Amino acid sequence: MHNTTLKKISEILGISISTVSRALKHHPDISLKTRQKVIDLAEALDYEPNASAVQLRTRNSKLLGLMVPTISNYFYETFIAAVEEDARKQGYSVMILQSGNDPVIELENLKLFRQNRVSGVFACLSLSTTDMKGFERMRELDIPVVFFDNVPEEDGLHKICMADEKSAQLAAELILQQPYQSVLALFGNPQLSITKKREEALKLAFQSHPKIELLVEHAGNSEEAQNITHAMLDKHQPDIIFCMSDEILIGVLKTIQQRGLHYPDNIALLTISNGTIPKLFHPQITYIETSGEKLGRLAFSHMLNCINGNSEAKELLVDAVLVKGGSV
Amino acid sequence: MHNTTLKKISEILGISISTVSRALKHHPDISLKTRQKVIDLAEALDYEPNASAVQLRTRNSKLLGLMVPTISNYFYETFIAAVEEDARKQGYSVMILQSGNDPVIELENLKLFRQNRVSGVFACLSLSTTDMKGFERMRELDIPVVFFDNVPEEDGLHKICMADEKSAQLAAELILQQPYQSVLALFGNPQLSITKKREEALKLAFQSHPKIELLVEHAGNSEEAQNITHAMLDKHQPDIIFCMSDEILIGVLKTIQQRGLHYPDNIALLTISNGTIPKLFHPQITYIETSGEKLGRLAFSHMLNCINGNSEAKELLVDAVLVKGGSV
DNA sequence: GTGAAAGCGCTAACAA
DNA sequence: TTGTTAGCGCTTTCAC
Repeated sequence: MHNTTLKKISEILGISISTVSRALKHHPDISLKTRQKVIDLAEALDYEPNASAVQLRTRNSKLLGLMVPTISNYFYETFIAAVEEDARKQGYSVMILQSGNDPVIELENLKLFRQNRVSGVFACLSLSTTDMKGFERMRELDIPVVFFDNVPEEDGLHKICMADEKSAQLAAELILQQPYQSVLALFGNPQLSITKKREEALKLAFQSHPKIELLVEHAGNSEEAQNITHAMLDKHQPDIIFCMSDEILIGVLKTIQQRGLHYPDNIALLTISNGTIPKLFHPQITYIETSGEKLGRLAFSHMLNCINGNSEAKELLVDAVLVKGGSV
Repeated sequence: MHNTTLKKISEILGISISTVSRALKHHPDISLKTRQKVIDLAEALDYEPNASAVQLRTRNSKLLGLMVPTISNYFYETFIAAVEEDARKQGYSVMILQSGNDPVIELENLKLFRQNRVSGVFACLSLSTTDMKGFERMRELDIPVVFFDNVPEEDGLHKICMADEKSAQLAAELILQQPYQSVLALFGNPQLSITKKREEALKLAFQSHPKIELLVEHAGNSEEAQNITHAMLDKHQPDIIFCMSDEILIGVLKTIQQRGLHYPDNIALLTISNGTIPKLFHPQITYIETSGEKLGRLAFSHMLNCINGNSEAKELLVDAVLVKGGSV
């Protein structure tokens, strides 16, 4: 049991609780002598302030909420790692919750954040979120919410995204520079905001090149991507496959390997990715970077601004960068 | 601001705070009428109990600490995901902190756990931890600590590990079944408890087969593994490479691909892994499974026992399973 | 079946 | 420079 409290220290030293409290915070009012006595004794008794008591009294929790569909994901894990690291440096802790893409759990998690009186929330919407009540309640309570990755469509919210349109444009440019005649573009779940943005931008870029065949498909996970790729390769001869994400890429790679195909000779490959998977292969797969880490750092610094009231709601973008490999 | 409190509800209803408190917990003393009135009003006013106040009063935090070197890791992310999921189902939240393999941060993190009065801690030691004071303090405070992955050597602690010895034995068995004459075994940082256990067990298994050449090397990360593999392949002709972990495997795979080698024809491959990386390749790489998820679930259920005082300190093992691929 | 009161550990306004 | 006091929101014992 934690049994060293301000009261105990004050009793031993024969001074008041408030003096002890002040001394421990290096309040200038307190004489050096007293201060030192208090600090020494606190040290000796392993005093450790009760965070709940402090938070109850000050209404300032130094706790941030972070919700993702799942922690176990190439992208989210780097996002979380970055946020946690920056938060720690600023004296914040992070309460990380998974929604499992279940709107009911999402709602419960938001409630948990509220009950813990978090100072702010980072949230990636679950796939099937339609009811935004949980988030609206956050707004009522003046708890800033910074959305990332899969974000709501409404304006007037804090959103941190990668430059989805630009990344798709970059991909299109790279493809159009080459003499490819047929392009297979594989996207993720069409409900996701990132899917919509990337898909629209890619299609737009190809509109002025009607001679090039653009085959667009959607896959909810790696396995689906794998199957769809097989099916498409049975019917078509795309020169290049564009993957919207690592998850898609994984499925595509399996199919390619299963069929004994080699990139870039038999077919070219281009993806949007965190970088982990593309670098596992040789030649390295060319990708447009989505850095969970950069996104996380930006999200955290924006959160800090929100908490300090210095930020109107806006969408911030992490720039898209092409990382050349040997697959195009 | 959260402004609905028990007090407010009690004032509106003209009853006492304690009655409100009881009604909200479905205390049998309270009449159905009163109870319903209270519950309805609480609902209408979006009452959400202040977790800090509850914890301050009850000294029961429903909060668990979890510390890893980094969240962004194939193994830890699955461990964390499993713990978080099970914890949520039992009404616990998890405070996840990264040590970055820095003993100083590790100590600070433990302090943070204490200040937040967590009910228990899951900890994977940082690489260079020598000072166990932070953990001893946990013991003094009766806060159970469940170690996992990289665990201390001392007895009398709660440890959740995979069956490291057995996994190395399984690997050795599989290798010895084949006509391999030379084996390159790559291990991680020799300070890690898992490295020591796996290495010793593997060496032991080969002692009775002195004719087989066993080359043992250590690499601190993927890049080192990549370089070492190059160097070893320059000098030797191993028939098979055994990798202690995904991190090592990644480096080895790069070298193999760079050299245009193919498994299992030119060289065989065997690894201990979570499964993610081995399944990315075709043929799939044969591996002995370390399931972060299984470890996490076991760790959590053991933690629950510890919290309820039903558990003496012991080391629990997750069994090693061979997952056959096409690389041996 | 309900209320009064004490107190968890801390901070901060006000007094001295 | 230090102490007194009130109170954050909640639970729980004891009394009625």
